[in-house]
Amino acid sequence: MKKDSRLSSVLHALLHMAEREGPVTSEELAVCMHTNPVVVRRTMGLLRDAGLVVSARGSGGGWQIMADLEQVTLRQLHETLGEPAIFAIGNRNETPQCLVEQSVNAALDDAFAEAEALLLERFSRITLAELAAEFQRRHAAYRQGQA
Amino acid sequence: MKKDSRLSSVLHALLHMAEREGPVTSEELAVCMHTNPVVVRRTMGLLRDAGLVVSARGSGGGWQIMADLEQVTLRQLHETLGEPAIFAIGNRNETPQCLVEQSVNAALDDAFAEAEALLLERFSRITLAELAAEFQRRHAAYRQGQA
DNA sequence: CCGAATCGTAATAATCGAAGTTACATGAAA
DNA sequence: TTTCATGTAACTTCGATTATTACGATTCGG
Repeated sequence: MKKDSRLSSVLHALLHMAEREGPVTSEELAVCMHTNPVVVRRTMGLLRDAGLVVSARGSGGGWQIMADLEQVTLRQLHETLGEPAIFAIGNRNETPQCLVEQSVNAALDDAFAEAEALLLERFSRITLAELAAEFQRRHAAYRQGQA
Repeated sequence: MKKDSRLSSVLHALLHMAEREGPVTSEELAVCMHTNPVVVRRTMGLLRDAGLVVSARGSGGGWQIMADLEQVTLRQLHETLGEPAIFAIGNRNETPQCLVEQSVNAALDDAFAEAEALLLERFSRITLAELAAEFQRRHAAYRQGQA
């Protein structure tokens, strides 16, 4: 199964946008993410529908963050992307007649539900502002190393 | 991403085998799992290589459990299947030059690592014997409901 | 020994969702 | 009105699991 990397993508894009004044075009974001402007629009469009960013057409247009970086969490972004499946492992049949399979499903579902709850809890505690701050630390450390 | 359901499958198969005396053929397992005998052989072959089951060819042949149900954990089975990827969500690029992307990856990797650790910990605490017991409870409750 | 039963395995196709691409319409600004 | 940029539909490509076909290798029974 090919992994869904949209969460990673939008975080990358949002942080770049946060580092810049004024709108950033899909083309610019696409270059920095090594992808295609249409893919950027498709994914960013979901964030726009959720009010997290705005887009402007025409010359001088592009994407800008509307939300407060302190308020936007990874969990919120995950939800905005439509809550894609988190796990690449699952039950063979979600509604089996077989009692054996029902027992197996119940045990696996429990374990996965717990892991998912932990992950979403962590996601809800990480904000864009924190990621931006982490980037600033790395950036400072990098310049230190360069000097 | 299509989910890997082999863990679910082998659990289902192993519990059916545990309920029976003597070998069970790939054909029988395939029927009960709504799949193909070749798929059964392919997956069970991994368990055989790990010594958890044995296979016998020819008339009267089939699959039999060799391991102690009390000792075999879900984690062990997951490992036997080659430790397939647990998550359907991942980083766009695992080794980015971009410091922004590195920061994003670090945060996501941390969260996923923690969730994975929890899941594997739970897997290591669930044995085949416990699943078999859970099935017996469901079976008894079902017969109760029928009577 | 022969033949049916059964596993072993390679090769190939079907499937499913994310990602990439092409094409063109829409709207804003110079 | 030309240019820039998004909006979006349609289609292709890609990656991974699962399904299917085909055939070879063993084992048991008569």
